[in-house]
Parts: sequence; structure tokens; C-alpha cells
Amino acid sequence: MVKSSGWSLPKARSEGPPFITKSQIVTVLEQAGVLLELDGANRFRVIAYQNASRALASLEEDLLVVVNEERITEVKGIGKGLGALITEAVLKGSWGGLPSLYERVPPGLMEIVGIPGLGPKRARTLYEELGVDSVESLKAACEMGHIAPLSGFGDKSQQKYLDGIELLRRYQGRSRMDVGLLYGQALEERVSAIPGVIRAELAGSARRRRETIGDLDIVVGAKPEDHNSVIEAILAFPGIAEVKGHGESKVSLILEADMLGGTGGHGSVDVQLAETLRERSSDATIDAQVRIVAPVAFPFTLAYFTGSKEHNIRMRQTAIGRGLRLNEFGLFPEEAAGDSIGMEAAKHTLECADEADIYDHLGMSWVPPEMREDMGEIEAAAEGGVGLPTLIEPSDIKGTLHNHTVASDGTATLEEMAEAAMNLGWEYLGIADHSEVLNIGGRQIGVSATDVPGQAESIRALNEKWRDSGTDFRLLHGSECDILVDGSLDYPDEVRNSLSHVVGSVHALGSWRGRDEIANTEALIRAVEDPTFTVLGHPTGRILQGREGFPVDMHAVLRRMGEINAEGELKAVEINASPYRLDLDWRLCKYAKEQGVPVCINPDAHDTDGLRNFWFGVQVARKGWLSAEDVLNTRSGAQMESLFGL
DNA sequence: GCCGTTTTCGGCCCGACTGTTTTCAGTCG
Repeated sequence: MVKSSGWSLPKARSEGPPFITKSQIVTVLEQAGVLLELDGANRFRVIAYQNASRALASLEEDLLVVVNEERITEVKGIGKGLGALITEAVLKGSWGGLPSLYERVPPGLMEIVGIPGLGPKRARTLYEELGVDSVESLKAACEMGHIAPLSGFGDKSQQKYLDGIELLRRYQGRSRMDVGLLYGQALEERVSAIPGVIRAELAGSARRRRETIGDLDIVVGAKPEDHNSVIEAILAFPGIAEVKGHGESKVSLILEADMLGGTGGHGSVDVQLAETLRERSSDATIDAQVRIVAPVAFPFTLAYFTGSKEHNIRMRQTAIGRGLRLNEFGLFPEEAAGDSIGMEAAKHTLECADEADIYDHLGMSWVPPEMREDMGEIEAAAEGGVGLPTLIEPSDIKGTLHNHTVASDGTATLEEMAEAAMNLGWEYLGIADHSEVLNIGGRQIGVSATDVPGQAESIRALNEKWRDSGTDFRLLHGSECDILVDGSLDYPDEVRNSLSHVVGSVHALGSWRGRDEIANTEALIRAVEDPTFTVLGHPTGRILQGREGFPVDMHAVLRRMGEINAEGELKAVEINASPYRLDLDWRLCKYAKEQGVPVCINPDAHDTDGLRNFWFGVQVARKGWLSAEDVLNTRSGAQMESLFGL
């Protein structure tokens, strides 16, 4: 969804090259795609810009090196034209023909295409015919009845746009993973319990464990004669704020908090976590679509609505390569289908009992839903699936390293946190309270250097008690140590040297967000090079749907960490498992692994319940292709002690 | 604009739905 208006092209840095960074170019290509669409460009040209943006985003090498060695067109999706544009931006800091495109398209049109049912073609027509160039002028045109008389428009369009403007104003956008899954699993449980429902499964971005979830998709398998009664049962559910529409095979709903009450809570988000989320999200609503198909079509519909769109496209292309056609109802020979489409064409489908059979017919192994993003999984699943990893499970986690107590801004004591960790079956809990420099609103939050030895003594005493009683559990005494603006670490060296581990984190976001990517990258690299540095905590500082992280070339930071590890050190990167953060981003996990940088899944808990957030971190790790051995805290307590030289 | 085990032109994933039309374009997922 495009929200921003008044886009502009980034200015070149003064020192360069690179005069423009990779992430800036990624954004520009994405924007240029939208602008071209509004400008009436050929739709395949638009797709080319989108693809190039995607391709560049997943480029792991240093862009300046690739450009200098004239290898940019070797990237699939970047050809002669866009390769030249990227090269010019990197080496000269200018943007070819793009400035005129940016000037040509009125800024307000970007906002208008966010209105449901109003796309680029119609937005363009409205601009040309009526001079509509903002949401405000569109609203006025609707109210004066100027839209309906236009050719291709009508009364219904005019009303739909008015409704859409209202919706846009109220629309809260996507939901965080925790909220989306809570609703999704509640809905899935309720639907599964309806008589006549043979199978029901959550699909869409929730099943793929995206960090935020747009709307919920539930696929239901039921005999055709039961479809009507199933739909009626769904419409009678509690917690439905609005029925947006329903037909023979589809129900479209808006859910509210009452949906969450009374379900067993036996899904993957466990009962206590569900309680917490219930309080936290009492005022949220979320859109849901339920699709009902005959049992024989269930695997195809489930796969189709699980997506992603990009993954589905590659699946269909694979099918075409084998003389087959794939749609949401079946997989069938091209010639058998003839001119027919949809369910009719799928009458000739190959039999598939589950998703694995579909992949099998295409010469592939089943791909876990988390990985279906067209980020290499199509290739990895071919030839017996040799490239597919065995993904980490929540039960692989043996402890975590970044948690707070009352000593800084937590609400539980060492003993309380330890007990909660033992109840999760963990063998250790790393305590990492904030370091001295951190204060919020003038109030000191962090542990002063003089108080560190006292905490060490408390932890030593507790560990001794457990050892004497034969309990295989220990607290590890670390710190969440601030990375200062110049990349140095808080506390004197001797304080950091006394700790088992140092989680280095940036908190002074203002300064970091105010300077450029290259300066931030250099500072972060300086931090990780410190001999006492162990784990890079919430690497970009992002808050999902709250604030962007600071700009940084995380590939470069991970490369440097990998180099240091190759010399026998231990530098790990955190997946901060708070559902508000989920930082490191899943897109970077595979790269960290390839560079030899272990990932550490940390709940960043500030109370005992917060420890359970580690589950979301495991989802991110799975989405990022990680196995148990790629994650530091799947090691046993004894192994961790020996790694930290205790 | 990109791409190539039918290659340098002619394709580019597939289908449903909606509202406007009289055979279909635009939008959405």
C-alpha cells in the first residue's frame, strides 16, 4: 500500500561514490513503478521496475563493487536500461530521466490509488477529465456528482469512492503478527468445529508468518451440499463487526475482539500468551475472508491463498514448463483444459491429497509456508529438495540471552525471571539489563557501573544454589550495553570484561536516523569489533508500524562479523522476538548464516510473560531459512558456559 | 523494461468480481 505523498528523488551524498545507496535506489525503483503506472506506461514496463527493485533489494554484494566491475546486468531482472540508471545513480548521483517523471505525476494521485476500487487507470482519467489531484478534490468531485456522468464510471463508482475515502481515513492497515495470528487461530478453531467442515486451515500472510498481516484467509473444505449451512454457521459467529459480503463460496468479514473469547487456545500461540494479547488488542479489528471449496480442491486452494503472489507465479511457470496449468482448483494438462478456465478446466486435474502432491507433480519437494516468498525456495525445492533446510522448532530453544529485571526497566526480579525460564524448560537465562547511559525523559534507567558487581554477586549466589541442588539451570550475567553515536560501547572496559556476554544495542535513535547509511554502518562495525561485544541487539531499532529503523548496510555489518568469527571470535546477531520489533528482519537471516554469523533469538523480556515472545522469534528464524544449528541459543547450558569461558 | 533448452522479437501468471456495458476494461488478490 502506498501512503506517502510528495515523493522526491534522494540527493547525492557529497563524498561518494556511492553517491546514492542501494536501499535508496530500491525505494526509487519501487516508486518509479507506481509513478509509471499513474503515467499510463505499459504494464510490463511497470512490472520490470518492480522486479528490478526486488532484485536489487536481495543483492547481497556491495553494490558499488558490482557497479564498478560492470556486473550489474548480471543480476536477473536488471537489464541494460535499468542497469545504466543504477550505475548513474551510484557513480554520479543523478537519476537519468526520472526527474521529469517525478514532476509529471501530481503527488496526490499516489494517495488516491490507495482507495479500494480505484486504480491507476481510473485515477489518471479522473485527473485528465476533472483535474482530480488529491483525495480532497476527489471527495468534492464525488459530492458534486461530477464522477458518475463520465464514460466508464457511474453512480455506483461515485458512491464507492466516497465510501472508500471514509474507509481510508479509518483504516488501520496491517496487524502485527501476534494480533493477526491470535484472530486467525481463533477463527480457524471456530470454523473447524462447524458440522460438515472436513478441513479448515489458515492461509495467507498469517500462514507465511509475515511480520505484519494484512487480512486473514481461511480455506475450508466441505462437501458442496454442506456449503450453505457452513456459511450460515460462520455468519452467526460472535465477534463479527461487519459482513462485507457473502456468496456461495466466499464470506468476507470484519472481526472484532469478541471473536477471541471462549476458544480453547490450543493453537501455536499458547494460552497465557493469548491472554496477554487479548488485553493488548481489545480494540483492534481485522478483515477476514473465508473460502469454501470441495474437499478435492482443498490442497490447491490452500496453496493458492497461502501465496505469496511471487511464489505462485513461479509455481505456475514451473507447471507451464511441464505442459501443465495450475490454478486455485487444480493442476492439469494444458491440452485437457482447452479453452476452459477455472473450476471447469480443473475437472481434468491430477489427483493431489495434499500440498506435497502438488509440489511432487512439479518435480519439487514440499516447501514450508514460511519460505514461500520467491527468495530461492523454488530452486532449492527442485531435485529432491536438497537445498531446503530443516527449519528450527520452538522446542529447540534452550535459553535466551537478552532479558531485563527490576535492576533496569523490567518488572520482575532475578529469581522470578529464572523461575519463569525454568518453567519453559530452559537451561539458562541471560540477564542483560540496560547500561548506565540509558535514561528516558531524564530518568536513569540503566544500571550504573558501580552497581554491576552487586548484580554479579546475586547471580553467582543463585547459580551456586542451583548447582548444589543438582538443578541444571544458570543465569548468565550480561548487559544490554548501549552503542554510543561514535560506535564505542558504554561502561569502562573492565566492567564489560567482567560480564559473560555483551548485547550491544543502539538506543539514541534520533542521532542515528539523522545521518546517512555509510556513517551508521561504520559506527556499527566499530561496535562489533570491540573484543567484549557478543550479540548485536535489535540491529536497526525499528518498531513495526511505528518507526523505521536507522539506515544501515546490514549486509556489510554481517560480512564484517563473519570475518571476525572466522578468526575464532563469537559475534552473533539478535532476532529480537518482541512482536513489535522482529529485528533482525527475516530477509537477512539467510545471509547471516552464509557469512558464518550465528543468530540469537531473544525475547527482550521486561517481565516473566515477555519470555514467551521467543516463539515469534522462532517464526522469523524459520522464515529466514534457519535450522537449529544456525541459532546460538539452541546450545545447552553447559555449552553456553564453555562458549563464554565461564 | 526484461528475457531466451521453440530466443533478439513477442511474449510476460491466473482468475474472479464489479460495474459498466452490449462484449469488456479495470481492479484486486
